[in-house]
Order: sequence, then structure tokens, then C-alpha cells
Amino acid sequence: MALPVASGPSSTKDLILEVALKRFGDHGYAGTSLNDIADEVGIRRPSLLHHFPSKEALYRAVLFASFADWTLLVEQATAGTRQGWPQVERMLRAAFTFFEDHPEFVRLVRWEALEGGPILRDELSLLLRPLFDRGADFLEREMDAGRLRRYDARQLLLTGYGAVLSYLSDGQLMSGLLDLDPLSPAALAKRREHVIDVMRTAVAL
Amino acid sequence: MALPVASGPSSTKDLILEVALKRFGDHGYAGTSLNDIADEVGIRRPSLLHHFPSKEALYRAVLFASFADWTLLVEQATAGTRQGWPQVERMLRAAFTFFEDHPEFVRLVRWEALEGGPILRDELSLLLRPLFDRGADFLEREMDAGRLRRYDARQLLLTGYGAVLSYLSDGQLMSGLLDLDPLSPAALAKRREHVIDVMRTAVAL
DNA sequence: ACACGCATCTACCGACTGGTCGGTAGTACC
DNA sequence: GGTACTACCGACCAGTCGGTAGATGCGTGT
Repeated sequence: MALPVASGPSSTKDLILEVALKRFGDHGYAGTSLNDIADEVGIRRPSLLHHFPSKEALYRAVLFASFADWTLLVEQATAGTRQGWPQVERMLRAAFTFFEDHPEFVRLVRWEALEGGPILRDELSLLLRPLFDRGADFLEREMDAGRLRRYDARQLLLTGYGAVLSYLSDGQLMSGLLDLDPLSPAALAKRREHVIDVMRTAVAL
Repeated sequence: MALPVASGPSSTKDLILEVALKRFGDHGYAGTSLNDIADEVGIRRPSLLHHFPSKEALYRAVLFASFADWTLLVEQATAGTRQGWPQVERMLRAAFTFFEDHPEFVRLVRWEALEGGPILRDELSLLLRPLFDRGADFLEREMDAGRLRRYDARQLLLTGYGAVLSYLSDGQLMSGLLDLDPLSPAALAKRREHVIDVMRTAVAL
């Protein structure tokens, strides 16, 4: 009985998903061809289409698989009964760590948010909305209890979303504006602590 | 001598630029075909290629024209000698108004930041960097003078960038998470005041 | 030994891509 | 009345796209 290794996709299908996630994340849906993916997997395009019936089906599978990971992390990070700023910081740190470990996911989400195709509008929103509402409810509860400074809870969530994801998704732009590699561990740590610092000053009491 | 009307492109070339900006902003470089643009302009593709020698040349022209507008706005908003938070708020409001008026520009920048093609890396960064440095210098000066709370100035700029642009670029995602049209005047005003509110709390003294 | 099913292949399709070619109106200048 | 120029067009090019059809090989169960 072999140990399941985190980074070792055994089946061809898993390998396709892994490669597709990278390619879609790097170049978006329109900018990625099935040949690109198949070549990197080491098979021909028809073989790829044997595992997934169409390009859109593959893209959908990649998107939902990634999103499931994200949902799982949110569940873990929001378990427990912590309150006020400590819980906000806990969530921020968990999100940051997750995004650092899944940079392709961040970029995939950004492509999807930008393109705004039917998948996002009709299906992904339905999955995202509960998480968003839960976060907003938490913030509102804590604001009511006087443990956080009062803002519009939903707007605050979007501000955090933008502050964290923009940095991680816009790599080329960042490396043109900053002096060191924006995705290096040092730069990521700096970014993380800065966002937490700003948010703490803005919302903690 | 005719009055130059802001929204009236007289020549075919200007019309092409206008349509191309919209298409590239909506679907990105790879997701836009020259036929799409030519059809909307009302000419055939060869005629379009008579005005611009290639797709990339057209894209480049669109990008630099938009960027020139943005540079101009920054110049205007930073003229004068205002200090501390009032100047930060002034810049924030100017930027927000500009982005509201040029939604295609916001999305174009986001596509470019995400795709990270050679244009961004080799040329756009050179134009963006001075603006970025100037902003960072201003913030550092004001922090040194004790008129703003101390942060890493460059990180703070990036935080503002993400907070403002993410909302405006990710329209479909926002409309799935918020209840009213995220680009309606009411929603935009709400977003603007929220971002300013958070930033004021975070940096004003 | 044989049949079955899965994974993969080669070969091909129609649609579309960015780009080129030759040609044709209309117009301005000399 | 030439001549030259701009703006446009239809036809065509080679290449790529996503997707399909049919054959081959290979492992397994009977």
C-alpha cells in the first residue's frame, strides 16, 4: 500500500488536470490550446479528449476541483469559536498561505473573474455566494458586538479580496514595480505582514 | 473651427481604436479577433490592417493611448502642494472617477497584468515605474513628516491598487456576490466611500 | 485461446485565425 | 488628362483551433 504523495498524480487523468490548471492559470481559457496541454502531459490531443469530452468540460473540472480545495480551507480556518480581530487575522493568514501554495488557483480565479463566462455567472457564483455570506455575517456579528470597527461587511470582504489576490495574480506587473521577485518567500512574507498590518489598523479596536 | 467632442471619433482610425479598446478590454488579446473588431467598425479585416499593420500593433496603440490618458490624470491630481491625508484622498477620488469613466481601461490593464506579455514587461513597466516611484516618494515623505501612519510605502500603493481595481475589473464576480449592479452609480459611490473610509482609518493620523 | 474494454494513436474534418495579394473606386495635385 | 495617394474590398494563403472516426495495442478475466 503506497503512501499517497501530495504532488504525485498517478493516473493520466490527474496529470491532465494538473497540467491544465497550470496552463489555464498562466494563459487563460482562450490563450490555452488542448495541444499545449496534451504535449506537456505527453499524449496526443485525441487521447486527452478521451478523458474529457471537450475543452470546456476540462476547464470546468479544473475550476471546480480547485474551488473544492478552497472551500475546504475556508471550512478549516473558520472552525472554532475565535472572535474579533484574532479570527480575522487567522483567516487572512490561512488564505495567504493557501494562495501562496496554489498560485495557479489565484490566477485561474482572476481569469475567470475577468472573462466572466457562463461558468462563473451561472454556477460558480452559487458556490461562492454562501462563503461570502458567511464571512459577511461573521463580520457583522463582530461589529455589532463591538469587537471590530464598523464598516459595510461585504465591502470589507471585497477590499481584502482585492488586496490579497491582486498582488498574487499580477506577477509580471509587480516584478516591474518592485525590486525583488514578488513571488519570492521574502517578498511574500513582506506582503502578507503588510496586508495584515493595514487591516488590523483599519478594523481592530 | 469645430469643437472637439470627447466621445466623437471622426476618422475610421479613431473608431477602430475605440472599438478595439472595448473588445480587448472585454475579452483580452487572445479572446479578440480582428474580425470581431472590423465587423463592429463596419469594415473588412484587410481594411483594418490597412490602418494598423498587425494585431499586435493595434493592441499596442490601444494600450499606450489609454495609458497616456491615465498619466495625464495623475499629473493633474498630483499638481499643487497638498499634504498628508487630504492629498491621498484627493488622489483616490480622482483615480476612482477616472476608472469609473474608463471601465474598459481598467479591464485592459488587468488583462495585461494577468497575461504579462512582452509589452507589459519590456515597455509598459518603464512608463509605470516613474508614476509608482513618485507615489511611493510622496507617501514616504509624508510618513517621515508624521502626517501619515507609517507603512511600507510601496506595499501601501499596491494595496490601494488592488482595492480599487479588483472591484472594477471583476464585474461578473461582483454581481454574483452583491445584490445590486456593481457598476451602477449607487454601487460605485458606495464602493468609493468604503475604500476611502478604510484607507483613512488605516493611514490618517 | 479468446473476447472484451480501455487507452492511445494516426488521419482527417470544418471553422476560424492573422496576414497578403491584386485590384478598384474616389480624390487631390500638377 | 495624367499621376499619385488613400481607403477599401474579395479572394486567397498557411497555420491552428476543437473535435471526430477508425484502427492498433495491451492487459485482464473467462
